Amino acid sequence: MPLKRTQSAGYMTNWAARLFARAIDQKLKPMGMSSGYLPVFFALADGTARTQKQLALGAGIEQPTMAATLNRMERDGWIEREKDGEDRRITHIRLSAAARDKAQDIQAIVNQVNETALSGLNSLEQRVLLDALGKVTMALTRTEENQKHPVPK
Amino acid sequence: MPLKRTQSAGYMTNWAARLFARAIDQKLKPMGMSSGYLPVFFALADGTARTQKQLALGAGIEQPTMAATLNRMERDGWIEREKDGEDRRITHIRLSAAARDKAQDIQAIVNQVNETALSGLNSLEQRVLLDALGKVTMALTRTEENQKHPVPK
DNA sequence: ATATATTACATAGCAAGCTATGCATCTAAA
DNA sequence: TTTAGATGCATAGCTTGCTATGTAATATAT
Repeated sequence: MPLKRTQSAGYMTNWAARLFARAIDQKLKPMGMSSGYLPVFFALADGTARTQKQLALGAGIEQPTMAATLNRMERDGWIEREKDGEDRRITHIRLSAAARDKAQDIQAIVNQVNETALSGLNSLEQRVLLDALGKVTMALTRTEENQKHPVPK
Repeated sequence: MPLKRTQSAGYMTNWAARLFARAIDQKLKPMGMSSGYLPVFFALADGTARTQKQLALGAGIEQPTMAATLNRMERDGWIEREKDGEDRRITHIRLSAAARDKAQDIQAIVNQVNETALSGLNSLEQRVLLDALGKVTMALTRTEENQKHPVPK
């Protein structure tokens, strides 16, 4: 018998993710930021440079998606790219000075949306939610790896 | 101080949602289905027709997104559209016979991915996760409504 | 009865995700 | 040392989401 959609973890996760993105994008838009930039922004926020590959891996997205995101971030003045002197395949990516200046504001907006989203949950429920999402991503990541390398080396 | 990304509900929800979509799309693709079609498919699975507006509302997506999804579903033979005789603005949408025939298979695939995703959680954690996601969507939907109608009528 | 609203859907244009594939460049093997 | 493989990034083309806006049809108000 069919699952009611609010009882499907996949559907509810997708729905919540879209609402998160809508809420965050709405608040970040006035400053030229957007939800897709956030993983890159936070990965670079400590001032160090990363390669495109490292950023994609850290954000859990595919390399071509990261390439497109970095193009938009460069266009919007959030990042700078610099070719490696040794290995000319590699490009180092770092936040622009202007971007570093806005770190506080961005963090505040993100925190505020997260707090709003979690406002109906007590602290136990919040912990279980984060823990459960961690376990879900682990389970799905594992099956994904099995698809890609059917016979692990 | 900055949140570690695995401690951010927004980031984890987005990540889990992408993994869900990847897993489901991979299994549905061989039969010409995809994750974006599922809310429409299940809404129409009982055989009754719905309007585009009803489908968008039920799926929690915007009307132009639903219009595009329905175009692809029609192209792929999953749905049929029929103009209303009384009100010529309205189009009724129903599943094709071929689509109804595949309902069992699709439901099985969706169930399997959900089970895999939740395999690391005990039944209490599963209940709390679904309940928490429901509360998160409620909280974010409420703030969204406030944005759109600042002064409720 | 006609002007005004509202409603249902369509279209345009963009973001952010994906897979598949191509192209240099570097590394390792013959 | 040349060839073959691996690596890092780019490009093409698609899906699924969004906002903003347009258009035709119906409903409402004067």
